[in-house]
Amino acid sequence: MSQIRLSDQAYAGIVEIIKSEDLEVGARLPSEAKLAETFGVSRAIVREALVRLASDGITEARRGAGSFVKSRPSERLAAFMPMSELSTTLGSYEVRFVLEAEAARLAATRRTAQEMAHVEEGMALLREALLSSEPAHAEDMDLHRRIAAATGNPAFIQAFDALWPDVEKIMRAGVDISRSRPPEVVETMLREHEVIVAAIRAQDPEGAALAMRWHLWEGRRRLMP
Amino acid sequence: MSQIRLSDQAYAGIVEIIKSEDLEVGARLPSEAKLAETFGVSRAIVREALVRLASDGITEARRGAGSFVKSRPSERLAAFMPMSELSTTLGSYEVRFVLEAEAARLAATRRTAQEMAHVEEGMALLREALLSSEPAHAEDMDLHRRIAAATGNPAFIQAFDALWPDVEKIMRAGVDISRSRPPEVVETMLREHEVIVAAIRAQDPEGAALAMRWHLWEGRRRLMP
DNA sequence: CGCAGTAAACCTGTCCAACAGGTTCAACCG
DNA sequence: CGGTTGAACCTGTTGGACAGGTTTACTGCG
Repeated sequence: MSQIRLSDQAYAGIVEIIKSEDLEVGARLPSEAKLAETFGVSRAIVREALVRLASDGITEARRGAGSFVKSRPSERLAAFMPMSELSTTLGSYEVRFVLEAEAARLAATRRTAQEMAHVEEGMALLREALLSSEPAHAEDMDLHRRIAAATGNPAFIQAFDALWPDVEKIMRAGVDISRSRPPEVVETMLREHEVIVAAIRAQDPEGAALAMRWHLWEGRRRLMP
Repeated sequence: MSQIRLSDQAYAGIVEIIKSEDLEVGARLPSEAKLAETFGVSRAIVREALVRLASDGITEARRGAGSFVKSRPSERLAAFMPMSELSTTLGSYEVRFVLEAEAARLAATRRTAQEMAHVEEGMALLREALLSSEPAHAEDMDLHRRIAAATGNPAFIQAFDALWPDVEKIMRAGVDISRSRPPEVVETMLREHEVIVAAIRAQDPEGAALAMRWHLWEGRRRLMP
């Protein structure tokens, strides 16, 4: 389903370099040619990754000089950072907190049988993806989107879709896709989603809203240890 | 300062094509080669733009098939809307209820002086427009948007912008422009907004959230008695 | 005439070699 | 010692090339 492009790996690889080599803000990255050689890909691929990194506000390229760290992925996640400097990506969690919690509540209140089946299907897909140790971002989003759809209110899907690209960015930046997740993390993520789905199935509005809030809170905590 | 790269122009150009040619979600974009020829740049530049477009959730590339519109930038769903028009538009109020109430709360909590001035300015513009007996939808939206901006969290503005086209539609549909509003309605709308702004000024989070909820509740009641 | 199968045309993903023009830094000259 | 210059290095961009997936249209068979 989600085909992995080399530039995705390069993106993750560069983020990994910034983190592992502990490059400070303003530090210079290896040149495009060196990165290409390191990852065993062409310079064009590295460039596509760098363009996205720059568009995500993580790096900055200066012609003739090189690419530089603009803000470290982990630091943008810091809770104490003033909101004015907070990236759109992290801020999106703040919106999801109220938006998706309300969606879960409404979904539990007035879901139809068909919508419930749709949610269950999304849960099954996520379970499968998580257990296969693949990066399950797409399936994760899909389940959340199905829950938003179960409110029967298209406006929720619209607001959700407007937010998701940013959520995805932070996921890509924060998660090392090269390393497989430990089993207990997979199980935790599964259980969190299952509790939400169960509450919607049982038509328990407060339970669904609480479970969703808890899941988002834990998710954000996972991204900034 | 910020040097303009060709890929930035290509990015803007592709967005322009989606808007001007009115490409629906799922529609296919011209091929990379054609886009390159159109913009007078190389295919690599177009690719860098497309990679960013995809990362922003606007397009989606399928190998061998082409690139497709995934969601239309900003004015999603603005022009053409499915049948369930009324329910969609009214449904947006449900989202605004949680979204804007939270925005008002956060704005009251952590607004800067500059953001507050921005909000006051929006209030002044709305007051002027309302007293001149013109339909003040644009000014109304503008004030709400400034409040969302005062959270310091760009994600709120994004979610807000995704919703607004629907809200505007129902406003236009529900209000009879030919008849001028009675003075007491104008005064009520002014007072509701002023209470919200005052609470944000006083840095009273709960008051701001409550006032916003009340305003939205009344607004919906005004539209469908 | 209808349909299945296949081949051609087209498309994205990736690589390579090359050049233009900006930046850095150290050696050299006054 | 200070300033200038030049070489080395870097990003920005190009054109061509090939692999492999998708779409389309045509061909030949039933």
